[in-house]
Amino acid sequence: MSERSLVTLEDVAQAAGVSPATVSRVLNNTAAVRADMRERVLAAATSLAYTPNSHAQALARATSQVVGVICHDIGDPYFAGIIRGVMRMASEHDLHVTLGSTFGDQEREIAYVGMMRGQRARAILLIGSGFEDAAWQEAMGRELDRYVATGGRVTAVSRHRGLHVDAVLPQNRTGAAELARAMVELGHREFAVLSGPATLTTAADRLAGFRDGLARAGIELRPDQVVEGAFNRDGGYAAATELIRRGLRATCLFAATDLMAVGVLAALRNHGLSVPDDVSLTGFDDIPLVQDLTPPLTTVALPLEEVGRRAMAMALRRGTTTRNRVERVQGRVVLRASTAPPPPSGRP
Amino acid sequence: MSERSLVTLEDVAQAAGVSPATVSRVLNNTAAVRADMRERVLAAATSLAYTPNSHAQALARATSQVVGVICHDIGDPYFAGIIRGVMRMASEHDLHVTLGSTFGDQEREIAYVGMMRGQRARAILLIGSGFEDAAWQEAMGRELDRYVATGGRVTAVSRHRGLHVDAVLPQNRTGAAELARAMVELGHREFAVLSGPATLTTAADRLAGFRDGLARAGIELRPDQVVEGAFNRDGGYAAATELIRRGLRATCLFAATDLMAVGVLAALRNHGLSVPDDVSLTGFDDIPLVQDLTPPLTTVALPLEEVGRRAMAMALRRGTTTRNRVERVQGRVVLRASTAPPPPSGRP
DNA sequence: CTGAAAGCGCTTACAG
DNA sequence: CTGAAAGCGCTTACAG
Repeated sequence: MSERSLVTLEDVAQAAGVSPATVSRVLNNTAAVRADMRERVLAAATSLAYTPNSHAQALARATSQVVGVICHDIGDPYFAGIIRGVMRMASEHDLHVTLGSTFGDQEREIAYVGMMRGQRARAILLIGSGFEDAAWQEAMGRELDRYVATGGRVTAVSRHRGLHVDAVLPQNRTGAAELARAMVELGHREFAVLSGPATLTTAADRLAGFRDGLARAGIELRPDQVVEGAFNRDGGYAAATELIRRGLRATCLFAATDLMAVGVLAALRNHGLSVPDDVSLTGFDDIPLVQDLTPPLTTVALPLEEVGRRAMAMALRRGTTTRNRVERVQGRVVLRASTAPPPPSGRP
Repeated sequence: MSERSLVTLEDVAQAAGVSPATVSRVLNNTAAVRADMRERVLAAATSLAYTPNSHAQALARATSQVVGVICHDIGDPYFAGIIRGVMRMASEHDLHVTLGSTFGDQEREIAYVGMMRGQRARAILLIGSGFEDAAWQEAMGRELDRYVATGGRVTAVSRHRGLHVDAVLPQNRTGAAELARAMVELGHREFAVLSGPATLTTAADRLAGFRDGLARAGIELRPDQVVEGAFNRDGGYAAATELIRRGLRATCLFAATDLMAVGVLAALRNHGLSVPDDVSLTGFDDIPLVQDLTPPLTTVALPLEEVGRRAMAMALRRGTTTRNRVERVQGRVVLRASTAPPPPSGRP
């Protein structure tokens, strides 16, 4: 069988004895067609197993079914969870999702937008926080503006400073503040934070929120009790190790993401520290499985799938004004066994 | 700014004062072009921020950059891990990955293939086991044959009975057999299996392999000590609960996937059983985080990212013969603290 | 080395 | 209701 044996609209038309225009109308239900022709077209299309060439359709219609989804790392349960929601929504709307995973490379993120512009994606979803980097914001902003100028829609999940796009915003700051308050209510007074890269807005927001919450109780976070690490398990492990090296002067630790918290837990254990007996530990996100850790992790639960669904829904719904739309998604503090009142000694 | 203000090849040609053909040649490096024209074209393309319409290219070239990737559930760390590898490879080769997540719906899997055929995807990756279902195999086989007949390449990860496609095959059967042997060596004689849906080849293979391994030691698996559950955490929980209800006559449990094992662990704990003191527990896959459970999980480690990379590589490399190619990927038994010699009593 | 022209597979005014 | 024709934005023989 030859490689170019694709069945075309033309083939269906010939088989059915009608014009290509008629086939198109029947298949797209775009105009009334006499019943018998309709039948013949449908029969021919079925028997030839005809599938329209979506590229030809995109070209002729000047609009495609493609939606671009860009995330930092598809292997991270946080992104996988959100994209799960995106996929649910996409399949309900018969959209073609093109996936981009940047692996933290800012350049690649911009390149993906260009690629999706080339695909004439009807919408682009930016999943995951932006970078606090002026040059990147400049370049990314230009690239997105070009895309938007040609009718594209962009929805971001998490805050992207410097980019004027619609957004679904997990309330990182208030979530972290509430978590801090809950920990203060448990009796803690000395805290340390295992934070993410300062260049990520999500990391910055969570740290700021945690500070807010403590401040309201008159508690300050000492600079040497904040350690940065990569937004993953090993980043948490490394940051916790560094914190211990500096001298752990806290009864409660806040890891900026659950994934980091898992690494922190391992590091604490390897240093002979028990959670929560020696020190309490909290995370953020509530990814699957952290409820199955020992002890189960106290965290701020974000409805990840819901976030994905809403981002996709927002991108599909054209705005009525030119103002950027924003939907806030609250996190919910979930207290589990990884946190407890501080030990009587006050310090491990 | 009007919506149809996309910059076209034609615009670049006019700006540069050359023909569209020349622009195409310069941009694609597809023929020598006089240096000065070349410069002008490049300058014009840059200043207009021109990005070729990939649909028009796909149409004119009769081949696209699209690769379709279909998995059962993008939210499952097993698939997310494999797809992570796929994305790495894809970005190195400038491919556009279209993602499909079936959520276990067989129909939808077939529909995705059709959609990707419509996109003229140059390859389709089927990630995740096939179904032991004659009707599905029939329909899926037809759909894939149509795709292959038009020059498409299909690579499956895991066994797909009834489909003649290239495949990367995690050695589920031998991996499970080796795991069984390792457990026998630890001293276990009484086993139970929390298996996945019998309709999934992966579940069937792992169960069969575990039986193989036991058989070699002259040990049989009693039918009532095999319980099926969904391939996820809650499936493991439910299956373990059922097993306990039936009477746990085993000192070692094998959950068909790590995700199930997490649920099993929770169920055991809720029934006051300790791992590994009362009963040993093993999984399969070695997804991230199971090494951080308490106790860390003994499992059969599969190099997930590597599997994804190889599947993509195989799809890109045209076969020299018409015979289907197969690459086997060995799992490696990783002993962790969730397994130990059986308790002296022999039974919990 | 360069351009005019045909063609990729659709859709959609435009006539009838 | 139906068809012939133009057009979507590229690429690529074909001439020159």
